[in-house]
Amino acid sequence: MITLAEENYLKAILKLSKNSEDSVSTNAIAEELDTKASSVTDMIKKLTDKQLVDYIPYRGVSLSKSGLKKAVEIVRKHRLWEVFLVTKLQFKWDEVHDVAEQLEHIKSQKLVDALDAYLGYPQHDPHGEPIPNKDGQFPKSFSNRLSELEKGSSGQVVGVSQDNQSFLQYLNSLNIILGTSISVIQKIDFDDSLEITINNKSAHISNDVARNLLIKQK
Amino acid sequence: MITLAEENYLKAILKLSKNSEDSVSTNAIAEELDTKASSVTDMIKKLTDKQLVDYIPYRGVSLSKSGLKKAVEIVRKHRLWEVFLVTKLQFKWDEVHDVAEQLEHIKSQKLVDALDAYLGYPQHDPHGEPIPNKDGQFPKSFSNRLSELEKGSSGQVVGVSQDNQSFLQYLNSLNIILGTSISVIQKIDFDDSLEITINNKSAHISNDVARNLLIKQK
DNA sequence: TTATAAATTTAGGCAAATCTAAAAATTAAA
DNA sequence: TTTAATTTTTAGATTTGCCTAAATTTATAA
Repeated sequence: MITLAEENYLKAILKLSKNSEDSVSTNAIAEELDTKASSVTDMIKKLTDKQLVDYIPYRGVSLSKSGLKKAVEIVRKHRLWEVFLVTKLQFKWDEVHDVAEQLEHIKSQKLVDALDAYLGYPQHDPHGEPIPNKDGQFPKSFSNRLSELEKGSSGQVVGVSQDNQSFLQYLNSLNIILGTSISVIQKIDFDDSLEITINNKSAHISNDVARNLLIKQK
Repeated sequence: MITLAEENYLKAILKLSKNSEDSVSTNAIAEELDTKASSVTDMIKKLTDKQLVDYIPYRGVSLSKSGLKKAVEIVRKHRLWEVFLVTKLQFKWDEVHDVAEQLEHIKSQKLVDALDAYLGYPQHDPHGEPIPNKDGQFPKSFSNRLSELEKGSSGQVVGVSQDNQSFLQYLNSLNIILGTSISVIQKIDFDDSLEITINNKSAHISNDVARNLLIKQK
């Protein structure tokens, strides 16, 4: 049986190792989970015993095949529950994180599958993040970062690549929600900020923000 | 913060103290939670420190006002999730228990309220058990035990007062589900068993079974 | 290349929740 | 009412997941 703490470590390692293969440092995990490096070392040993990670002391950890599978399952559950909360229970997309963080640990294959079907097999969560399917496969991405769009091009917001409260609340204050139409009017070389229109109203946003907005071009 | 283990103890004490006020023995709790009496004593001390129970050594334990509130909240969540699983995700009523047992510990007032609304403020769970409302009030009961019905009377199944797997599966094998019409044909004095009709087909059931079937009379 | 800084691990402890075995209190029975 | 049986509590351990402080290893820089 895999414990709640173990699940959170697996999830953190997955998040930190974008390229799936490469290894993650003890310190990075400690920071991600807001804990101490020594605690991370302890836990990594347990995960190593359970063959959920590969670990070389002083060199970092990476997910094993079974560890990756576990971690992806947790991400799948997290994102499906987020869809449920937003589409069925009318949560705002910046209110779902803490609850989904709890719901992702519910153990029942039947529940996950039934929920997936009930929601209509969604491919993306309310933040635009891809939802892996039953076999752990991620759907192909179809979006670009707003920061990478050319001057003059436009599209619709389909997601964000960062989901902290303050960012999402800032977006709300800009009236940016999923589906909002955005056009790039001007790109400012000096600081890489952007003049854009949001549903035809003009605005000015920093590169920091633009980099985290996922746009599907028309 | 109240822990998962503490929540399970509160729930067990509530279940064992039907008359809400009267105190429950250490041994009874140990049996209910499948643990040892010494562990129960330990935990009861913690709950006493948190003022969730009233406790006199060697004399038993009862829920305090705040403990009762907490316990009822957990029951409310458990039963609402059961309704969700059956009405939205098509679970059978004998498949919901283990999952609801996990879901009842999710902490979010907003989630419970939204779920309640989404389900249409149900008054009873799929086993016919009453669901306390937001204020902890239980709806009035409207059912009788089948074992208490007169010869010749009839009604519909609205619940069970026991929800273990084998009992529910036995009911399924008798084609008894929620809403099934049952009439009492004959009461056998010798062993208190009953001759009944189930949707107009005759059958013979023991008093053990009849006592745990809740019927709403026509 | 060697000294210093940074990252990581080890050692020793702590709190929560459990256990077994022994002691104490209560209840039941002769 | 005194003894025996039962229930409950206490004492002492164990496991999990975390901590601090010290030791060790690796990386960096003069």
